[in-house]
Amino acid sequence: MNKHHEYGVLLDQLLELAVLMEEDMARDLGERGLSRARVHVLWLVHHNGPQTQRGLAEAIGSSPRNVTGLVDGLEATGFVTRETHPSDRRALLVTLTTHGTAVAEELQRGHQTLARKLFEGLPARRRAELGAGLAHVLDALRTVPAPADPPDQVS
Amino acid sequence: MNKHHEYGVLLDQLLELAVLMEEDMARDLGERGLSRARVHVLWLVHHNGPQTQRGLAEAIGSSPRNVTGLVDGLEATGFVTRETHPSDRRALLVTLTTHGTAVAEELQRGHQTLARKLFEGLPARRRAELGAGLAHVLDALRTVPAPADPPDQVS
DNA sequence: TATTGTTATACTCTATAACTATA
DNA sequence: TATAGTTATAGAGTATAACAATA
Repeated sequence: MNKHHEYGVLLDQLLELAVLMEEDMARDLGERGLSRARVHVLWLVHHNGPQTQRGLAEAIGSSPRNVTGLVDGLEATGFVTRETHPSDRRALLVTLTTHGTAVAEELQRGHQTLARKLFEGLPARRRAELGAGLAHVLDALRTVPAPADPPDQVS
Repeated sequence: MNKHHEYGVLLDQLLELAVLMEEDMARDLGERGLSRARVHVLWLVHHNGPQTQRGLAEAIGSSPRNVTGLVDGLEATGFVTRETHPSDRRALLVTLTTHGTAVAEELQRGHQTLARKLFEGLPARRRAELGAGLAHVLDALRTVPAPADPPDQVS
């Protein structure tokens, strides 16, 4: 049982965690008629207020065309509306409907419920240790990127 | 600073971790002409040997139609071939090419490299604590599922 | 009759390029 | 001329249904 073996076990735990969390989220979202991509937009508008599609495209690291499609879907299903921009007649402000706001808040509550479920059985000291370990791994992971083609390392 | 706040910080760490690992993998795979879905098939065949598309569909929790598409792509890009089944003339055995095997092994080595990068700076005791914390969270996460519409709880 | 994999069809997400209306 | 958002087009992933060949 050498170090590399131990490392492998830890990495497998992280991978399984990522997969399970992904599945949990997708299930939760699917029940509300949302996808991962659409909820990303919903989340941004909920947290930062009405925004142009341009701004959303930059925030999610995607193209304006893609945002058009996502907002089309969110609009058709009643989560957002496109409002006129007060000073720029080219732009549109993506704005949450009452329903969109309600669902965003529900998702936030679900987030808290999940957090409680995952950590409440863990003693405070164990939680602190876990947090420290995760912080280390996150630091290492943030320095891994930028392999060959750094697209935009701005901001 | 109550418990719920602490929980939230931990969950945010886990979410960021999942996102970063996802991005890291996607980047790595993209450089080799593979996608997440295709590498799943590659991985299954590499680990379990030649398999029918039926078997692959069940293993990835998808439809036979979807596997047809994924194998089409992997075949067109030289990772796998479709071989005749020795005893069932309806079935095909998805089999790795030399190139497919080589790439699968490279991915496995990259996996180990990533594990080393993430954990080597962590003292043994910290690694143990992290592993214990992750085990707890994984246990909790595995019992969260099955909310309303359990598709197939077999095996 | 049941099973393996296909074609047919459709929807979501993503990407690039060309275009319109406005700045 | 540059910017905001669209249409046009394309490809990957996923899903259901109908169908062929074989069991």
